[in-house]
Amino acid sequence: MKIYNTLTRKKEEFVPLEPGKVNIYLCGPTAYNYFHIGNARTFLFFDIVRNYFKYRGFQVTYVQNITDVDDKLIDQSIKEKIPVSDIAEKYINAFFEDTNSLGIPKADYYPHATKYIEEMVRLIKELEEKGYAYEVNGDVYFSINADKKYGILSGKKIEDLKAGARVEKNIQKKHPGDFTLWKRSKPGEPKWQSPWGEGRPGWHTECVVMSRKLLGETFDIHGGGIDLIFPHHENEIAQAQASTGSIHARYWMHGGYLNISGEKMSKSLDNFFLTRDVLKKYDAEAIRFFFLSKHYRSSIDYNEDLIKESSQAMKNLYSILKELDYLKYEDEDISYAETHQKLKDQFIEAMDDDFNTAKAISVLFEIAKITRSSNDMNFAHLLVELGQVLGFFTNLEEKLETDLNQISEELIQLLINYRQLFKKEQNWRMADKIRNDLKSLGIQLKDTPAGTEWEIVK
RNA sequence: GGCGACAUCGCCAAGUGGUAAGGCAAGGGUCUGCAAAAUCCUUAUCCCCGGUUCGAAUCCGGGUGUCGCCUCCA
Repeated sequence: MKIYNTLTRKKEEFVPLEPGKVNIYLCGPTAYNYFHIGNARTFLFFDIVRNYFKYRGFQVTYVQNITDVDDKLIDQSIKEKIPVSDIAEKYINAFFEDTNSLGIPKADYYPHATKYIEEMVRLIKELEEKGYAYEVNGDVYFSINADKKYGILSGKKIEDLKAGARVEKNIQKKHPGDFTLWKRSKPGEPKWQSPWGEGRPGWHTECVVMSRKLLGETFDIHGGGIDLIFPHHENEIAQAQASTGSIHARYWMHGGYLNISGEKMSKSLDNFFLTRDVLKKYDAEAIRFFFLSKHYRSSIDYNEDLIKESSQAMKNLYSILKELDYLKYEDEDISYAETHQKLKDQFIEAMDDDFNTAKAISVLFEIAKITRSSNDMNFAHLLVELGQVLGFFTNLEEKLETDLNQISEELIQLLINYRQLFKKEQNWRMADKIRNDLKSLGIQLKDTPAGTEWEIVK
């Protein structure tokens, strides 16, 4: 199994720290707003990573953190005029609603930053003692010049950072690239006690502390969006490795952007779409298909026409299962012959190659084509088995049955409407025939002052 | 100013040295009272120029275009 590692900038054979086990840490949401569809892409992709490892027989521990204290939450609390803790609660709940709507199963752990303040203070203190951090007026900074390996992930040189166009001016810092570990709190802001006075932690420390606690000092995979490479993950590695001297995460995976009209989605351009709004218009599975049809490291242009096309593609897959009455056969004994196994291997080969979901999907369609021409339930089963690895077909019963139920209701209503027309024309023979025929199917019509109602009388 | 990514059929997209997957759309045939569905068939030499090689979409150099990072960001 090969994974592209941002740290080395190449695909590497994945070797877990412990055979048969894989520990994954994904950077989750900052709970200050509903998350946008670009976030959804990342969350959805890492769900597939977790899923695929499980499919390949690994025992997976999957952690996704939640940042519930930070400048943005404070800003939002002022905007909405409710306490920071209420902002966090509101958007954490929204996060779970939206990931659930996207069909993403729960992670094993969702550590909250505010639950780990003590550990963070301890780490910052340690860094200060080791000479990696310094305090100025109640703020504590990490000194990037003290860290010989700084820049290891993003490939940046400390000298180049100086020349950067957007380097913030902060006369307190020894180097403009030094980043905040502890921030003194202003009146009214959330605060905790520390050796440097009342304040709150900086952004990157939480991930060090929480991953260490839940996954160990060194763990297998750390994931996030490409925009987190610098500064977040760079700074995270810096303090983790300065503290322990050992490797923090062994494989760093970063998902590409979701763009709008070729440009990055961002709040300043006001060109972002909230996941919950997109979900109102399009099926979660269509959105999933749309994302997975391109490799995770490439950027994707948000395009609703393409989501509609994806929806059509999914419908075509479902139509095969419907025609074969898949649910009736689900419990049948399934045996894969050589041709089945060969396609399964193709799928695995694609996924083994740095999660090539686009290619994996093409295997799905190949299986679909053969399923249709052969009516072989083993192929149908294979289609479902592999599709489920990508998070498709997870609600088969609902998907295949509700549609039918809904259509049945519509059909009954249609007949009622025709009977109404016949009644108007005083064509009692046809009107009664419809009523009697429906009754023989177990559907009793009842003409009430409010219109015709029906019930199942079987 | 420094660093980096990408450019493949109408649209989306896989392919990283051996002769262009797949999806959506489109056109044609079969089927059909008509239609739908199904099914079969059809559609690219890979941004441009030069080089390496028996052989390049794939490697190298140059050009053009698009985008990203350089401390808010999944």
